[in-house]
Amino acid sequence: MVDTDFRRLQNCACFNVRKTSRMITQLFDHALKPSGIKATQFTLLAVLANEREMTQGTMTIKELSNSLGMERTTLTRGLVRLEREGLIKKHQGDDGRQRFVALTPTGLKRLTDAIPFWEEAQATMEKGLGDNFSGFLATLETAVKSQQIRH
Amino acid sequence: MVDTDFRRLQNCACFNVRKTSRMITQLFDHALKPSGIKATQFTLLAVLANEREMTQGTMTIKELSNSLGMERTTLTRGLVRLEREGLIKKHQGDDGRQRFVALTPTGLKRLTDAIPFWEEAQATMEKGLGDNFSGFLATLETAVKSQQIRH
DNA sequence: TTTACTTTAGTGTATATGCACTTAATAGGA
DNA sequence: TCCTATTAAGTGCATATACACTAAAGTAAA
Repeated sequence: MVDTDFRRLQNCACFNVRKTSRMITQLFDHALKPSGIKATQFTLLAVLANEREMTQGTMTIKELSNSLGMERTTLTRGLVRLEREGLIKKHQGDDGRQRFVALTPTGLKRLTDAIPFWEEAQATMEKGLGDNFSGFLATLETAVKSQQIRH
Repeated sequence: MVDTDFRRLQNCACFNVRKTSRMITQLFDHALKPSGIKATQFTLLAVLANEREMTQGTMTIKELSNSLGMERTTLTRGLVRLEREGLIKKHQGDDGRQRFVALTPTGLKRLTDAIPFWEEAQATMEKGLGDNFSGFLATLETAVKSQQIRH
């Protein structure tokens, strides 16, 4: 039998994107350190702030998880931590199953205070990728669309 | 005071790469399900197989973690799980601090058996990205190089 | 109206990840 | 030689992630 060529496994899409994800996350976590929140928490707060004017804080957990491309139960755990710190608040809606998630004033302030640190890390990426930055985002989006797990 | 525009936060490099990473990982984990290993474990085994001919299984944990772009202690935890399943083995080298990591025959077999399932997921990505696939990998590499956390 | 289906959220468990700290072994200099 | 770096690996702790399962609430059909 012929030896398997393991070298081509280095082109694994999963390996490469995970590696990139780890390194970029470290960059952002490091930059956000003084703000007291981590990159993923920054993202959650940002989405909530973004949707605040639109929906007056009536996004359900399911909607939020779709909007983040994040497994619902993953989001649930993250929200527990944010609520424990008083950064968000969950309310029960008309439909007793749903939970509306909204930023608290504390959460909004925490996010706003963190933005300059985020800008710093984001600028590092933009500088590093140069003209390719928007292409980078576009490629990621194509990659996401090219498979789409349905639940 | 002026309202902050939170919309631009959607361009966050970290958010987008993490989202992509989550979704691609789900694709690969799902495809690899029948093989009994997860995508990250597949990656570890693949790197070890790849280096096997080169170094006869004398890669240290530190070298391995550099080669994977993975925090050393993260790798340690992963290796514990693989060793528990008998897929890899750690040996002490001349330098008593070092641990050489090598695939066991069981580990090699598990990897080899998993490759067809990996091919399937990889093909999905290649089909989805089309001609952009190599560009995708190149972009990820540029992104990684554009910051490089030093330890 | 009662029963069965569907939908929304939470829990149990396991892997993945990394920082801060510890332990053990080596190297280097006084 | 002995004392001090330094270096390699492991641990404690916390967050991130997701699958399988459960619980509760709403919907629809008999």
